[in-house]
Amino acid sequence: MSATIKDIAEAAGVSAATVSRVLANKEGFYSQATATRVRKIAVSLDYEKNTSAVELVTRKSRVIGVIISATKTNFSDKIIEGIHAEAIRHGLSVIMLYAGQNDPQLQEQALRTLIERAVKGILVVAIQLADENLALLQASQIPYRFLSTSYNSNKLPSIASDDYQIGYQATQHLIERGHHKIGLVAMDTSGHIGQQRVAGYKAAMIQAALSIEDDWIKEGMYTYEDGVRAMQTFGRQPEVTAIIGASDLAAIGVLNQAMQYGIQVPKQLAIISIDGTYLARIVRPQLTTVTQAFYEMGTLGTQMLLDQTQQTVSQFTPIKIETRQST
Amino acid sequence: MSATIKDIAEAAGVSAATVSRVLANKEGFYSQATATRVRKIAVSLDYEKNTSAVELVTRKSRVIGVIISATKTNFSDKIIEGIHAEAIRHGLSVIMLYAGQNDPQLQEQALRTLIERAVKGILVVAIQLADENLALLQASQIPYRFLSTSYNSNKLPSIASDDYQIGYQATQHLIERGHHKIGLVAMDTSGHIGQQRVAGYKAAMIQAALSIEDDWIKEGMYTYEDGVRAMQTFGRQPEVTAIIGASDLAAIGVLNQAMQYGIQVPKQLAIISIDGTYLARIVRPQLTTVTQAFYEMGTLGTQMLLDQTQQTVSQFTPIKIETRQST
DNA sequence: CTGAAAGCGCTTACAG
DNA sequence: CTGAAAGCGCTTACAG
Repeated sequence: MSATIKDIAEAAGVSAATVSRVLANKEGFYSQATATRVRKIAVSLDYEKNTSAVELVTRKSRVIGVIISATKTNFSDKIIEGIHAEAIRHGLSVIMLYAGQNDPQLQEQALRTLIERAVKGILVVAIQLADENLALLQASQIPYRFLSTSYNSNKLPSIASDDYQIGYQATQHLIERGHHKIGLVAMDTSGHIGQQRVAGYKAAMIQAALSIEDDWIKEGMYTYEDGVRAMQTFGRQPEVTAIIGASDLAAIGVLNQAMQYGIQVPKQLAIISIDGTYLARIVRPQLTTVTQAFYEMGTLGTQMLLDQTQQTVSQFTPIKIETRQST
Repeated sequence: MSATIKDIAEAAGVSAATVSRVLANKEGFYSQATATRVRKIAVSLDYEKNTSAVELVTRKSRVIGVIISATKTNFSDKIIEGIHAEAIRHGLSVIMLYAGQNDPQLQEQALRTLIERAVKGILVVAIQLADENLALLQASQIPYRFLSTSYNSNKLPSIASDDYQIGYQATQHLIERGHHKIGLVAMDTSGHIGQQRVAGYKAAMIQAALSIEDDWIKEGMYTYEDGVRAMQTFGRQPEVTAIIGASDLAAIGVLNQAMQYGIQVPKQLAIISIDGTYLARIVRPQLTTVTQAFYEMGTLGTQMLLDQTQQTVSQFTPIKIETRQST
């Protein structure tokens, strides 16, 4: 249908090889005159390079693959933005596939698609891979990296926040403001992230010689509803005077339910949330947050994926406390 | 590096053609025995099909391309979710490219990447293409469709809401609640969407024999900040008693600034917003919205892209008013 | 049921 | 500076 290199060659009276070289801007292989002629004809023929053919013959692709969770956390947007920005800088395309948070079969399907495509690298965003899929990924020889997911073992290359520090600093912030009874809400403690944050929380409490009640910690999956439910469990007369929300949305759930109960924030209940997306700024009172550097996770992750020498190194992106109206 | 069809053929003692047929599940071309043997060897060799080669020879790809705005509106998430869901149903991959809202060069780059890849179809989400890029897209012969963008001419295939109706119904809702002075905030009237909504707004006002002041309409680009600024212009003693926000975020901007002024919502000022994403439900008071069917835009758009007979038809997805606490 | 052969559109040593 | 030729990994009429 569309024009090929051969059509151009014919029209220009040169070989396909020369056309290929001109179009790929290989230096020193042709005269200025040929180049101009070839380029002009290419344009006039509406020529578009066939990427499949190029990838087949060069055996490498200009694509990086991203696997993200279908039940998207609202922070993944920023990570993806970062990935795209960095990809564009390198002239790469991004192919994105959704996979369920805990659906090994969907994960496998997504992985295979990327492997068949022989992508340049694979970024796994906020998803914990099933063991067999991790093995599949590793067997593929394709460079990969986890973003915003850390594993128990540090052997897997990742870019994420230091979740222990997140838990610790959030708690510390509250303790400094005089709170002794601090709740922790909507964290999934079956995963490494949740465990680390709880560990950080406990460390800060113990260091301040504060005791911890088991039911100050309400588990969840980081959702808005988990926040609401947790606050309902605390009730109208919560024992705690401050709460750490596992995500901005969870914290907003806590906030709304607290307001529903007529509890004043921050006067009667302080709230700090983890993530620091724009949501924290559009609610009232605005939420104090432990802000993560999501955009940087995306850019840095992409860079390190492309850098052969860095392939196995894991790294933390910085976090910071942003004090607003809720503490 | 990795195993090819030839390696399998050799190991199985059959031809590459047979392997190809088995692996593609072509019926009636081989004995059950051969098939099982070939499949087993394929697995043991960690065989992964080379998509480039397949696409090159079959001259069609299993990929659909999506171009979205880099300055993402928060509703595009839902559209993209819909696209992915439908793509997975059809065994297709999705390649996503960001392009600036008004950067013709980035648009062209994104388009060319997709065209070179000979994708099966192109979905343009919430972006207005520059004329020359539209021409490029059309010349490519690749099926395409605009999502959540309607053009002046109805000649371009799109899936979107009826923006005239959005403007009309939002206004109508307010009028029914006794409002006579109604503001319209953060709409970009340089685009078709904004123009249609304003037209719907005016029609409803005129039909109710209400007059319209020019400065009840505050332009903007649908952002949170536009909402805040608009409310600042209305001031502490706004002439209007109700405001239509061009997006959920814009409406939240209005809401927050109004609360800042000590204006009570909805008692002193009613607010209705357009979009109806989850944001409307997590703020207090919850926002009444004209809710758009974004997820359906994604699924329907993808379906129609794949359906040859429907390629030129444009369609509206339904809208509905969801009454909450702000009106 | 199976295979030999041609070909998809491109790149790149190799030889001039 | 330029071209002929081989080859990337697969699919698919065609002939048996």
